[in-house]
Amino acid sequence: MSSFAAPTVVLADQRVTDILLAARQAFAEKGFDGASMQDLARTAGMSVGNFYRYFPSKAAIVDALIGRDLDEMEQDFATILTASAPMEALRHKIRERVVLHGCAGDGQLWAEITAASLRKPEIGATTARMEAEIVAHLATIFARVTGCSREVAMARHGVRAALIVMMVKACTMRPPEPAALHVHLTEMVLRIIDTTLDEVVQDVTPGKIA
Amino acid sequence: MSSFAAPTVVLADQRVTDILLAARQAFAEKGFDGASMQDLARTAGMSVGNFYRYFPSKAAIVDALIGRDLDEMEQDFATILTASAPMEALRHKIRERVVLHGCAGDGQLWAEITAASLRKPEIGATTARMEAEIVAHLATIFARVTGCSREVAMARHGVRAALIVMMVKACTMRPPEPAALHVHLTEMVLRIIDTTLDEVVQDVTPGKIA
DNA sequence: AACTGATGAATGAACATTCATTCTTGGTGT
DNA sequence: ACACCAAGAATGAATGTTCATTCATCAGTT
Repeated sequence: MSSFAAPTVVLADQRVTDILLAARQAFAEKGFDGASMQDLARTAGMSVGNFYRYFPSKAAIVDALIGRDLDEMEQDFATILTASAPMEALRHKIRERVVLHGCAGDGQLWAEITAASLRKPEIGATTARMEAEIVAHLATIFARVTGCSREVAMARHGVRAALIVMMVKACTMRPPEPAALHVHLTEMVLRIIDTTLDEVVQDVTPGKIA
Repeated sequence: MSSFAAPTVVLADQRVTDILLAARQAFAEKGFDGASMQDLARTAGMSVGNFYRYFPSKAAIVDALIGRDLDEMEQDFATILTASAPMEALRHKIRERVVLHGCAGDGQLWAEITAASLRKPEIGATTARMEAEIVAHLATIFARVTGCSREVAMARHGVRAALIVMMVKACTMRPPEPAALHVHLTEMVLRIIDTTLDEVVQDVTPGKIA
């Protein structure tokens, strides 16, 4: 049926991607409630009317935005899992995320999403599912490394996974700050995460941590 | 001049406190941009017109709200610093904050403030000052405990203070989650904080942990 | 009467959403 | 080559709503 994509569809998808990129920027600048549909349309470089052809409401944009982020993460984890040394790949990816700080208005957007999650149950459910999936992916990696089942890894190290997610998120949402403080704080966080991952690795034989 | 307060002023102050409490709730429910002045007035149980007699704009409410939080923290730190065992008092206060989770819509509010800080430079400046003050207070406690000057304590343990602030904030902003996960995650965070404070007590220089 | 605290309707701006209209494009008949 | 046309893409003015802010007015107290 749809095993191949018509050029139109491909183009439309690229368009949607562009629009989402613009929306990301607009949301980061003005917030979810602060950015009007006219703002979004203008940022995307099109008329209001045309904008509605792509997204029927603001909520739809937010959903799509989170969906894209989720897809990206899925892909990251897929790459990590197929690496020869998954744990090292994971450490590298985390370091990258924490150090690069999202670079663009990524922190802003996550702060918005976090706030919205606590406010709107629908968005909260979406982000909760997202976080659960990330934790599950981490558990899969942990299972691979420790050589036990995913369930056992989850039971034994799930909380560690949640902790890591929490800390990475906290780092991403940090405001711009003096470089010296930022570097040292980042170092400290990474050290804690590394230690936590070490605990996972050493847990290959249950109950005998060194 | 204003060395004593007229009854009117006292009453008005109580009124302001009540209004701020209501505003806190309204903001937590609908967000800074989502809550309208009419919402705020209705939540505070008064007419819109009268509401403007107390706060001339939304920004003024936000300022006052943050100001109150800051005052509360100042008081907390003052209590801690005058305790016989400041470090233990600090540990207790932190544990209280992390475990009780803010209870009311405190997490929501902080998520809103965090998002707003990254968006509006004015709010960002206020929260940055607030965080700097907290770190300074922690450094004062650290100085007391390690017996060195505040400057030295700041230089040696300032980053640790920032880390603790970051983690407490991250905990406060967590969404409602399964009790088991929450308990274990909280435990883990508290253990990290305790370890960090232990390092301070031992006066270890960061990055060179024996 | 004078002052203070409180009201809620009125105002103008901004917002989300709709829709009648115009522009573009690519195909078809001649 | 050209004229014609149908359909998707894009426009922006119009609609009804909500918002922040103001103000003429009212009730209670002194």
